[in-house]
Amino acid sequence: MTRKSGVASRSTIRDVAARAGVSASTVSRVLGGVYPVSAATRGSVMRAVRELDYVADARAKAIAGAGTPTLAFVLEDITGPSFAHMAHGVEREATRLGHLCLVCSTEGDVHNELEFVEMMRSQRAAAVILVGGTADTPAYRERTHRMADSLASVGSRLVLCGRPPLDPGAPVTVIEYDNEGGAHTLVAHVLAQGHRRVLFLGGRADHTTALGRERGYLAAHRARGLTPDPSLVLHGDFTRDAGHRLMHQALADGLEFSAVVAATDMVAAGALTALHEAGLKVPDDVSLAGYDDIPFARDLHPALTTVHVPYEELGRLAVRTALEHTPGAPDEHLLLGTHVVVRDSVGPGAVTA
Amino acid sequence: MTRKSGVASRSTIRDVAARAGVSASTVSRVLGGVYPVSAATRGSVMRAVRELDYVADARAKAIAGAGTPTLAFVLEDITGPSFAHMAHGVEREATRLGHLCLVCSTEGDVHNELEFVEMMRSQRAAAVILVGGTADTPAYRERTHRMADSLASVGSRLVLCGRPPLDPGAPVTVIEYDNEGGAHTLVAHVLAQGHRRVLFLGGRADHTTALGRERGYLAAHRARGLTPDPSLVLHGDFTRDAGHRLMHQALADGLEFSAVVAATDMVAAGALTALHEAGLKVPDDVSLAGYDDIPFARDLHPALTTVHVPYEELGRLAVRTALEHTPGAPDEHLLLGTHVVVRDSVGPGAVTA
DNA sequence: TCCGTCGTGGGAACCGGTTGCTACGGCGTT
DNA sequence: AACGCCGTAGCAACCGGTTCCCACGACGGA
Repeated sequence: MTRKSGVASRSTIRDVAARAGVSASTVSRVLGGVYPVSAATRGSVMRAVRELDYVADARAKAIAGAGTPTLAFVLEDITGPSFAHMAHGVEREATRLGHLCLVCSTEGDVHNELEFVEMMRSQRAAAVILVGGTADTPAYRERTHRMADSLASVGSRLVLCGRPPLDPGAPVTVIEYDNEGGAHTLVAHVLAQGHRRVLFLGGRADHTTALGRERGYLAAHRARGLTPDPSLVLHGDFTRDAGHRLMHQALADGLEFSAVVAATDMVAAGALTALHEAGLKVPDDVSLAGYDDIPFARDLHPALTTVHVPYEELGRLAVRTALEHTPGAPDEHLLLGTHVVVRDSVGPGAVTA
Repeated sequence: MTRKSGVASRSTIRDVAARAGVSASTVSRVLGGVYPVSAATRGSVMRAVRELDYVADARAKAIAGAGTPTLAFVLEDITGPSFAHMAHGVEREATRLGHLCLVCSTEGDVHNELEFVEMMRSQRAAAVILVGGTADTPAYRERTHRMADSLASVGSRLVLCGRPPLDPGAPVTVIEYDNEGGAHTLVAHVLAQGHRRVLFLGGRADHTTALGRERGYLAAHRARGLTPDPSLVLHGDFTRDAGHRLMHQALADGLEFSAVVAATDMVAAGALTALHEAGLKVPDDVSLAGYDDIPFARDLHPALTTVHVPYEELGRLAVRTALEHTPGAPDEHLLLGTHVVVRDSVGPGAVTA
């Protein structure tokens, strides 16, 4: 079996041209495909290409106007199952549409985010997709508006995906999913089972995703004429460890409740084992619900009642919408629905509370 | 609050130069940072840069020799928890080392893989990391060897991560983790509990990761002087659905066994619910173990005994090793160890079988 | 006072492609 | 037989940067 020489030659289009005995433009045209070239010429060019194992430098093509467009995806941590599903949707749709896909995880650091976005601006990425909730402060809006503007100024487009929208006027595409509505429906379901003291295991207190779900929790109570005990909402973050720790603490503190709604399936998972460790049965002793419907939810024991979020679709939609956007057209703002998936982890609660 | 004009201007270095009243080379030098430039000149250039909101085109820089290097990460599906952790490690280390990180999921299609690698070659990616087991056929070796050569010819480097190594001579960096050893230790642990008929819920029959674990399963038996019943190894794939379906089927078929070892925690999760659905208690009626130690493993009930694989470290190591490789230096081949994590899902089995 | 040197900035070539415009040769018409 | 057209290939400009090499002015030392 013969191989090409192992030399890192990095041959250029002119090398190919020389070898084929034609000019560089001809090689470019043969490779480009559309321009009329005689069969003989095409043949010798293709042979030279093969012999040299030549590929055109994509950066050079890009700068000259041809070249593969790119799109960037920025999230806090790709390790979370819901983020991973969004990432998958983004990546699939991007390659379907012939785009390359750059990724960056910020670890929640604003500085990283800024830096990466600037880099994407210099890469002339077709779109930059920012994913996941965050604190919705004036500083956030100001900073993000500025990012949107500066991306727009190089022909790129900012997409906010499950992240707080900006003031109107910012050149931005927003794709959200209904945190409040989903949580409302879910908690209504729990309340309908007769539970009256339901613990809410939330995310960080200022995180919009967590906050939306918390609002739904509150709204569901009010809709039933109930006023929830403020001491029943606990804040942490979105990991299973936080869920475990919070649940453990709540139990140790002697908090009274007959059901717990977690801001996330991950949190619910941690909470569930804390419950088990305390010798409590779910749903007999206490009911439990999550949010996200990650694949694992149905393998918890009992299978977790949760609300389904179409994460992969969200990712697909984000890239499609962004890429279809024509400059000057109105800014899109989509809101995707969710639905609750009833499984086995919430049971009836004593209506007398 | 005033904003820059919304016009997509895409200003060039010459625009900046004109505005600052200097030449393009000077702009390049002040932005470059090292070349001596007078404070006054630097000032006016910086002001022009700010006013125009200029960023140098990264592609142009790249072609001129400066520019941010890039590295690519190719996997089958980023949705799997272990892959996601590797991706995280890769991404972290890449950005730590100042590299951009491109991602592509192949959906298991060889054609996608080939196409993407060719694209990375044209991008002049510093390294291309191929992740995850696959069928180790002559075609695979031939094809992958060719990829390695053609990447090397443009100064890039192929990394095989948890993927079968090639014949010596291929310019490739290999990072593996010990599937056989981990499975051996795990199964030995199960056998030591007295189990004699242990079901192996494997991945695809030709998949190297699955195969390695299966070999460990076999070896552990032989090391104890046992010859496992071939009908006890079942093949599927690495999803929780496969685990669920296989387990369900095994039960329906009346297969006899007192323990099951799954090729993956995901598979174990599916198997666990199938066991529960059949009214079987784990570990009282049947023991269960997994592989990978994904975060969720400890939230299954009972908490899953499994083998820990340092996925994130694997990813980090892949990029570090690849990037440190100097052309001509010998090819690296690393093998990472694993260790079993004993939790609650395997209990004693009747020694009389 | 004159000269050498250092500090700065500009011109132009180059990185590796694409593409508009032009030139050339062969063919079919009239 | 002459004219013109069409198909094909090359030249050169351009994309947006970087950097080598050189020139110019000011300053200090002899």
